Amino acid sequence: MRHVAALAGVGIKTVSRVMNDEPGVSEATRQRVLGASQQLNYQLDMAAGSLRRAGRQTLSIGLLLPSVANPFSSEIHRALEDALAARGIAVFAASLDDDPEREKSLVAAFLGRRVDGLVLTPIAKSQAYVIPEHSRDLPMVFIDREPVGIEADAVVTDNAVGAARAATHLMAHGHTKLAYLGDRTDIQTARERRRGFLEELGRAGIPTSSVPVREGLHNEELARQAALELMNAENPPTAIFSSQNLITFGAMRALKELGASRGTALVGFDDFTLADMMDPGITVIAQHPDRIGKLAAERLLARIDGDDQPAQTYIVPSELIQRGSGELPPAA
Amino acid sequence: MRHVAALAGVGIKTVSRVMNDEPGVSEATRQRVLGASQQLNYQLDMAAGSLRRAGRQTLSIGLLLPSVANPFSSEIHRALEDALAARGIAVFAASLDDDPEREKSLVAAFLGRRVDGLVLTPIAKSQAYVIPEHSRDLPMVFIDREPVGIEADAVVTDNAVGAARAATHLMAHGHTKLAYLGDRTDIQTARERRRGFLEELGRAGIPTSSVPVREGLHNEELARQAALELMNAENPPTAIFSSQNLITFGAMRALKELGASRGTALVGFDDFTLADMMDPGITVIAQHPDRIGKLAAERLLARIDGDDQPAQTYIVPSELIQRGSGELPPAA
DNA sequence: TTGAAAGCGCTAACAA
DNA sequence: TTGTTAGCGCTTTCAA
Repeated sequence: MRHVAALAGVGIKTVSRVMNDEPGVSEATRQRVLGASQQLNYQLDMAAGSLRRAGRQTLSIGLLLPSVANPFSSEIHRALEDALAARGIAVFAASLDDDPEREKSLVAAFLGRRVDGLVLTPIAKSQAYVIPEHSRDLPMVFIDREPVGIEADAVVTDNAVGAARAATHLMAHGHTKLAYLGDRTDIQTARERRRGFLEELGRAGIPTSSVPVREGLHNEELARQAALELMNAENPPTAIFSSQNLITFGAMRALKELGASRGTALVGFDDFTLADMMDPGITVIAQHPDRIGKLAAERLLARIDGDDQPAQTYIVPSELIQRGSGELPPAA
Repeated sequence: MRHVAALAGVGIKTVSRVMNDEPGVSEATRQRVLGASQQLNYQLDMAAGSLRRAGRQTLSIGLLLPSVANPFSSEIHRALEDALAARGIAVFAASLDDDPEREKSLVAAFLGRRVDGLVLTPIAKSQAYVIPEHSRDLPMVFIDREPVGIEADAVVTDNAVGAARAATHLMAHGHTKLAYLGDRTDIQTARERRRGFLEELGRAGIPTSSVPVREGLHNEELARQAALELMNAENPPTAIFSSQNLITFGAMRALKELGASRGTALVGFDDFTLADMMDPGITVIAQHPDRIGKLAAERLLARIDGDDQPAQTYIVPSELIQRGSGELPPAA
């Protein structure tokens, strides 16, 4: 900036004014400064600026996802980016891999970079460790899961309601022997989906204890095996509800191997690419990652702008998409 | 930092030493400083530090992708992140949406944040606009496509070779009537794939002019329609090569609608989830986004560390994965 | 309309 | 082993 000022023959503050589009600079001076800055290929240093600037904003935020490569996460990421780009806010993204330690160290890394806000998927048992920052007014929005040990905004899918919708749907198609395939029970969303599913069956008069529940299915292969065992047992279910994509994939594989794809109903939680191209098409409870991302961005911006209403959890409704697999009747 | 120093009863530089794990501090002092910093919940301000520090590194880089939500892109992103995390480097990610203006403004946004390097998928016709930064030694690695108008490192798939492999494979299965479905021709990779495919057919004695080539298929629906027209024409092809995922999906749909999924061979460029679950499984030329990301990170780190060998293009080989659709014989 | 001086939080250089 | 001073690139404040 000194160089530009020297070249343009003005004071450093005038360059600052021009670069920041502040008023009070004559057009002639402005042009001279602009010319000099182009000639020197000069660009404002945002970090140096925010050091002194009132409010001290860096126009960057931190985003913590299970994995940036996870389709659900990356759609949230994209929607967030779009909503924040309008304000010139850049996004640091990082992957957690279900590692609570990583959650903490990544938060620390972002704090060290003085992000204006944080959007995070909580993994650790408690998020109490960020209370100091939160009290210091660092805007923070949790996504996908509600935080534990801290009162902060969260944007989540209606997990229990969506799972209940799956139960209702399957029962409406005549099923009374349903099974549940779920993820690790230390994951909040997994617990919610199980609860919603089983409670709905209970309300309809199906004794919950009679429902096969297989959990801890953290990958496709585990899910496939669980589904195979389920179907090979005596009195197998006529309908399966799988609580997330990898589990749905595992169940699909198992049914295909058994030649039971058209004989056993299947509803999966979370939508996926090509679900309609399967045979039969896979009925799902679709989440809306785009809406989650957009809403999270809106809440974050509101907080950044000083909104100080009490923390709140925002629920994004899921949606049943019928594609065939969930409408199969019980085998004769 | 002043506050911590005051609370610990030491000089500010001593706090700096402790926070940066510099030697020359007695254990007792260290503990006192650590205690004070914890009590005040103090965290180093990286930006302020790099302002003064020799080398001026911010430990952050900028990543420009077609879209963070694109599976191919997001796998590259993930691999990059993993490779850079070891050095404590955070990643700014942003989506381009095929918009050349956005490419330029995002690069500017990252430069303003003084990133230590840039990894970018070139969209604009020329990347000459970054020559000033590149000459100033800003590390830069292009991915997926080679840049135009600037000599810089690039990491790309062997597009032409992979496409040729698809041609060879289909011909080995008896096909002589092949068709090409491709993306917009202003995309370098699309041109390369077409070239590789057609040249290989030519080498095998199939007159290139006789090969139906449909291009500009920028989404699934366009691809579907093109495939339908192709198959409904007189003397339809017995094998189709589709140059990217959305086009493959469109072709799959068209064949399914026509009941021709098992009657027409199909090879797609780029792998995708559930390809093996289709009926038949979809044979693909798989790219390796994880390797591209890892290699790009390695090159970037090398440049950051001062490597000044001439710019080079690194090629990550693709791989044919047979799943059924590409091994179908020509219909009788 | 313009610019000089102070200072943001930190580290380099040097001194004690 | 510790602290002091200057200054990184910028914005704020205030004066001209």
